[in-house]
Amino acid sequence: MTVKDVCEEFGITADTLRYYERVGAIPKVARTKGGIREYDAEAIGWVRNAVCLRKAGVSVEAIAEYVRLFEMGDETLKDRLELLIGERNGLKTQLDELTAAVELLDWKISRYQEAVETGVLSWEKNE
Amino acid sequence: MTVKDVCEEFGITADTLRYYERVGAIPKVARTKGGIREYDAEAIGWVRNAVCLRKAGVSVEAIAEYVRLFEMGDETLKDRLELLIGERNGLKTQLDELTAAVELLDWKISRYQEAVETGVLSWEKNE
DNA sequence: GCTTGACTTGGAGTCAACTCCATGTTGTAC
DNA sequence: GTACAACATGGAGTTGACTCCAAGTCAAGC
Repeated sequence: MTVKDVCEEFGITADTLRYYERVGAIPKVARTKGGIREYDAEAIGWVRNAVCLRKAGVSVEAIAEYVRLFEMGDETLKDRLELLIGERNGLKTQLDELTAAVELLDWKISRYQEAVETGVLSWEKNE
Repeated sequence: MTVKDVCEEFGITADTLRYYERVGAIPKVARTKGGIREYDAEAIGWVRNAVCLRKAGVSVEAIAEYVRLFEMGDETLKDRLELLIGERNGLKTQLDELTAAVELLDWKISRYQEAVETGVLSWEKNE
C-alpha cells in the first residue's frame, strides 16, 4: 500500500503519516527502489496502533517510546508492560472525566430543551 | 474565595484561571476595591463548568462561545442548546475512541503480562 | 519521451492552550 | 509602618502536534 492508500484508510493526511514515522511513532517504513514508501500488513498494523492511541489522546512521545522499546527486543518486555499500564490508567482517568462532562452536558441539554419547548426557564444561574 | 482558593479547589494554576477569564471561558469575576478577584458561588459554578469541559477536551473557544451566548440573555436559548448538543456529540465520539484505545491497551497488557510471567511470547508481530 | 500526479526530503510555519515574566499593587501579620 | 506573600496587568515564550512549503524525483498513461 502507498501513502495515499494508508491515509484514506485511516483518515489522516500524508504529512501526518510521514510525521509519525519521522518522530518514531511508527517504525521506519520499507521503500521501493525509487525511495517510495510501501506499507505491508505489519506496517499498517503499526499505523493502526498509532492512530487508535492518538485519537484517545495518548501522546506521540509515549507511542514513539513504545516503538523504541519494541525495537530493542525482548529485554524491554517489562518496560513496555509498565508503559502500557501507565497509559491505560491515564486513559481510564480521561474516560471518567469525559463521562462526567457528557453527563453535565446531557443535564444542561435536557433543561434547555424544556426551556426552548415550553418557553419556561426551570433553573437558576448557569448550571 | 480568592484566586488561590479556587486554584486549589480545581487543581489548576492561577495563570490558567486568569487566562480562562481573559478569553471569556468564564465571565468577568467581581473585584474588591483594590482590584483583587473575589469568587462567589456563581463564579465558582462557572469555573467548575469550564474545568469539567476542558478536562473532557472541549475547546476553550466553545466554552467561551457558550458564556457569550449566556450573557446575551434568553434570546440565545436555542443557539446555546445547539452548541451543547454539538459538543455532546463530539464527546460521545471521543468516548468511543477512548474506549477502543483502552480495549487495545488492555489486550496488549494481558499479552505482556503472560509474556513477562511465563517468559513466553504468545503472539507475533506488534499486535 | 513527455505530461501529470503522487511521491521524496528538510525545514519552516501555525495553532491552541497554556505558562512565564517584569513590574507594580494589595493586604495581613507583626 | 514595614515586611512579605499573594495579587494585578500586558505581553512574550513554550509545547505538542501537526501542517505547509520548496525543490526536486518517480512512475503510469498516452
